[in-house]
Amino acid sequence: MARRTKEDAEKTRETLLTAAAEVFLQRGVARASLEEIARAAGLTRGAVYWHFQDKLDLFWALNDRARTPHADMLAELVSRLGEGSDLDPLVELEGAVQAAFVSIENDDEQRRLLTILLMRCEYVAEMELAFNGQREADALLQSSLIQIFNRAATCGCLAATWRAEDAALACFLLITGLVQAWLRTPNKIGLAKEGGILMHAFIGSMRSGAGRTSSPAAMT
Amino acid sequence: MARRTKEDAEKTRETLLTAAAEVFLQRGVARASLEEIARAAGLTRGAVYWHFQDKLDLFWALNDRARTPHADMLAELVSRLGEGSDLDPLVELEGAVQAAFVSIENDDEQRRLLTILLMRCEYVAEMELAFNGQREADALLQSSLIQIFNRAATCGCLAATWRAEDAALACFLLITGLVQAWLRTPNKIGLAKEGGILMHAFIGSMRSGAGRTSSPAAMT
DNA sequence: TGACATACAAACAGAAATGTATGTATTAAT
DNA sequence: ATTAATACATACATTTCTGTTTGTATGTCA
Repeated sequence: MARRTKEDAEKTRETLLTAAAEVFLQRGVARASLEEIARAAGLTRGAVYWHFQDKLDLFWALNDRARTPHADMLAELVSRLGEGSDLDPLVELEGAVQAAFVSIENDDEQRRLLTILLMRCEYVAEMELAFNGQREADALLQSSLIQIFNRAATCGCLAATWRAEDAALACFLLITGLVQAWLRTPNKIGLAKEGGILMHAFIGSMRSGAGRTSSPAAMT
Repeated sequence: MARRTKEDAEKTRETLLTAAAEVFLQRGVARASLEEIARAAGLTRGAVYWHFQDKLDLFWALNDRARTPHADMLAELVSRLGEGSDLDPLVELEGAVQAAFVSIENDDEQRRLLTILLMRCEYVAEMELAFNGQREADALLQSSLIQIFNRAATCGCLAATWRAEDAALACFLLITGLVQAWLRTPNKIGLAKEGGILMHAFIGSMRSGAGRTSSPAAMT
């Protein structure tokens, strides 16, 4: 068999990408061979080299697809809080994080990609570019959080104990830490459930008039 | 040159291990070749194969050396709180974490090893054993934290907002997250300094009578 | 209806790493 | 002073992956 129509070619490209993700996940990026990827896609290395320059090119294509919804949601939240709104920043933050958790938890492809980037990758040489990309994304997320907490501070919502920067960093670490823990233990931790409860407790404890509890979900 | 005395041989074994750590760090575990490691140690592959079975054996030897001081310190803290002591669990916890931070920050070898385990490794196949080892260590750390926060809860130190398990998980995520952030950005984040401040704010906000600040260090 | 470009498959050559086998200079013991 | 084991270095054979080249059947366009 040989030349297919353009749409067919695009399909095989997609097939190769998903196959690559699966092989990367199971074998790690470094030891994954193009032969394995091609066979996992039901093709040969010829197809791989037609659509991609080499393994790195494949990796970049996958890397570009990995998007954590945190960033977008929080950036949007920042702009929503920007106008002279009477929204409670901390309430909105908790909602946005919860929504992001749900979004991540329901996207199997994202989960695979995040797992690859976190635990199936060695960040050296050319890979460092991907690493820097992650750091930039993290920095963006943090700056969004800082803005939100600054807003909360001026609102008087944020307890005096917390500087906005520290609150943002703590919040960032909890969010990313929860995602990591969820990635590592497939079934042990539910991101939206346990993660949501934890974020609720945390954000609640940062509130200026701390001490009250408005339980967000039924807990045993 | 050939056979050395026993102590000499042990020395070359150490040389090989530190060389391996350096090569793993710079090239990643997967693409590091035994030839590179041997040359970095000023030796040949013969020496490597004499002292170690293969690259994995080398990796295990290094993996065994990677010890996060969190675990020991917190376990010791648990036993210290165990007796009918009038120690404030949260104060002691903060001190232990701070001490662990200082300890990690001053140990260059630990930093290299942790970096390798976190960012220069692909956890597949045989490597999954190392991964499981890390998870077990994490579980131990968490159980220590849970005990500490349970103690704090019975003392009345812990705010009612927090369940002990959630507080422990949040604390765990902050600690490990800070270490990770410190590993990723060599100079940006000081573990003992910025990390200490953050942990202080966090633990302070979990205290039952929240709102007061007893600054632990001079901040600008 | 050719003719050319496309979308692959198959074959080939080269590099690199691995494991093993062998060589060898010491050292320690007898 | 031999001898045998030790602590490596060196040489070899094999595998594996990679990049490229060549082949080829099929769309597509004039």
